[in-house]
Amino acid sequence: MTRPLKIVTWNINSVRLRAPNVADFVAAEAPDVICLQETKCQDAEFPAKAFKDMGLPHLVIRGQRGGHAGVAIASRLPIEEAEVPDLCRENQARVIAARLPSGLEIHNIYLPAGGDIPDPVANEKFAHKLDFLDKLGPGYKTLKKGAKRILVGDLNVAPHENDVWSHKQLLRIVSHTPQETERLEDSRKSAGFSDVARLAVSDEQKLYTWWSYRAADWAASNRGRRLDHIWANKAALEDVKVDSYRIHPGWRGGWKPSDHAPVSLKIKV
DNA sequence: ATGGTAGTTCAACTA
Repeated sequence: MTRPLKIVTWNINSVRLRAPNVADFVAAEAPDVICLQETKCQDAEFPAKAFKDMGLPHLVIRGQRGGHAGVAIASRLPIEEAEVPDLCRENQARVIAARLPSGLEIHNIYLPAGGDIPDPVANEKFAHKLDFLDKLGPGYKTLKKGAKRILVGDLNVAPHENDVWSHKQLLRIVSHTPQETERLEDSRKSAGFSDVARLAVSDEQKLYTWWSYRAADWAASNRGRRLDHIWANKAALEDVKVDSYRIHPGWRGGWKPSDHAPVSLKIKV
């Protein structure tokens, strides 16, 4: 009986600036695979040596010019890049996937934030977000059936009432509008994924993975949202240790923190 | 109703 694989998703908001935060987290939590979003780093500038020194030398990365977006997967075990559906009409660096030696696929997504105005006519970024959400379910339905598949990332949508600090006050705020939450849940279900957080934790319990930088005291005000997700398809779910699901809010604090906390899950391999 | 912070790249954009 080998020990289960520990998988992490974390919007790191610049991997070059926060490589030390990642190294501290890896030393404390010993993940086997870490999926990062908002690396804000072109591939040639990715701090590969820092990840090698952390014991996560195997990389699948996709960055872009301009200091925005970017996704990366770093692994203790060898990984190969896996096929992903075409979800981003702007062709930004938002989707990447890796296949582990066991055949388990890990898909890592940074979904567009969508700007401030929740109107696809007035706000092109919101239109792009809705288009991405519409493509998500059909895209994953086209991938090869039978593979064990985990999908993680910053999906920039808080789907449940208790995924935000105030359902009522956030209904017209981008990330919690019905336009987004209905699309996210429709896409998730149609592609056969389960939302592992809500298998692990009752719907009645508040769950947050992100707290704004703009609060005077993020922990005291605790106006969070659950934007970061771990999904498992039916084939993978039998290997998922649901009770191992954790949000690590301590990493929202400390030295130059990301505005997102890391989220982890153990999976038998 | 507004403005509050952070990162990248270098005045403005994204979040």
